[in-house]
Amino acid sequence: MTVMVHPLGRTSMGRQRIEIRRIDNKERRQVTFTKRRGGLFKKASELALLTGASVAVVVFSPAKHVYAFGHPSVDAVLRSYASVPGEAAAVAPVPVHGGSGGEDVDLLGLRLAADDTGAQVAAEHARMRDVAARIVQAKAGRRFWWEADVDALGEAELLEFVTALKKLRDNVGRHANTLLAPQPPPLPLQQKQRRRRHFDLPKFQLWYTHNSF
Amino acid sequence: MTVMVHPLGRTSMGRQRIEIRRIDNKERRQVTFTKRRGGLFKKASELALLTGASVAVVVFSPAKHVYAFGHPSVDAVLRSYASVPGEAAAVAPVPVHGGSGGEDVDLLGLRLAADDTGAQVAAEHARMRDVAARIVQAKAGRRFWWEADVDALGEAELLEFVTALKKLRDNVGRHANTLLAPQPPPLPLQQKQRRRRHFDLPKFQLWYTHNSF
DNA sequence: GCTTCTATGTATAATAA
DNA sequence: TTTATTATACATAGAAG
Repeated sequence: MTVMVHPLGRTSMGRQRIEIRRIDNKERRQVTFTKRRGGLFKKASELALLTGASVAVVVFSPAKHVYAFGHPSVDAVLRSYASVPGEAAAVAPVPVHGGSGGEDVDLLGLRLAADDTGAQVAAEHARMRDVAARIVQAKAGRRFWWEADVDALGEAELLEFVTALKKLRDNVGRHANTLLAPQPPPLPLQQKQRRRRHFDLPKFQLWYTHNSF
Repeated sequence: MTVMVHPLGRTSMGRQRIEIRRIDNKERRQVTFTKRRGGLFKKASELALLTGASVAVVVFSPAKHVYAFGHPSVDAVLRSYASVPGEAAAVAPVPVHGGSGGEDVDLLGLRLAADDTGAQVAAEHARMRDVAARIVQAKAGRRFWWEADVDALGEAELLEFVTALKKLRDNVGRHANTLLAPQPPPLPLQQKQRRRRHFDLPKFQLWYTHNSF
């Protein structure tokens, strides 16, 4: 293992030049990821602010955590992107984990808190779970969910799926705060608010989100 | 207009500190956009290479051109993102311009070259144009196309739309090279290949794309 | 997994092409 | 719209919490 030697009378060798290739050391890789992710989001933010451009950045960490930044919002930019000729676009493949039988419900890949609401919601969940199961079954190995629809779903099921998606979206909108289970690590957003590297979030409706799954 | 004054004997004042807010001057804004977009993509590339993270960056220029970068690919990352709990995901809203009546066909926002193929394709285009018209009509003012489906489309039309989407996607896959009308400006991809700031495209399957629409 | 501290590598503002 | 130059602002490697 290489050890840095300080020039006489110095406490640090300062930034060293590195090759742009995978960092072998796991700890170093993680630290670099954190630092550079922050830098990337800051750059994205500045680009949007300075030039009025729309920007979306999505990053999956080595540990598979998701970090995203967008202006005016991640979804707005990605929706626009999806409509660009030639860009097949990102459509939810909806991976469903094996049922755990715990308190929470996994529907279409969305983790719903069990402490949700009333009987109506519970019923809706059950119905959606059924639809989801069929959808997932139908789209095994396919890239776009509409392939599953056409190939394996009847018209009725298709309609049901679309309805489910809509309800799901509404649900997410209503309960966004409680549903987005921000487990470990602590929300970066909160950290940003009390630190130097903020992205002028409130003023320009920039977004910086984080989720683990 | 402010003018920079060189220190005696100097040819440049070097980089000046600027405030991170919209640049008023149009030319300066454009120049800054170009430079910082390159910088952003480079940072994204380095992050992916150094840490093994998956990264997707989508940028719309002030002139509404699309620039995207992704590792291992933009779509792969966005698909993953779409499946993250809480992320409503990006689904094509499919904006359709006013029909021009020219040689080319606008279907679901995709510009299809008229020199396409045989009668079968032409028929398909006609069918899809019909479907597209109804879809567009149905989704006016809505954010997600499935809202249109549920609210204004019958089951038959819904199925038709899904089928149309599938055919459309296949079409794009087959004729990608001829369909993606790369009008002005010249494809940056080609420029990158003969310039300094490349992103090690071949070796690691990084992608850098550009489209106007 | 994030942060702090140095010292130094890099991105980029201004300008002109 | 993109690039070249120059001098400077900023990002970040390394080491250690």
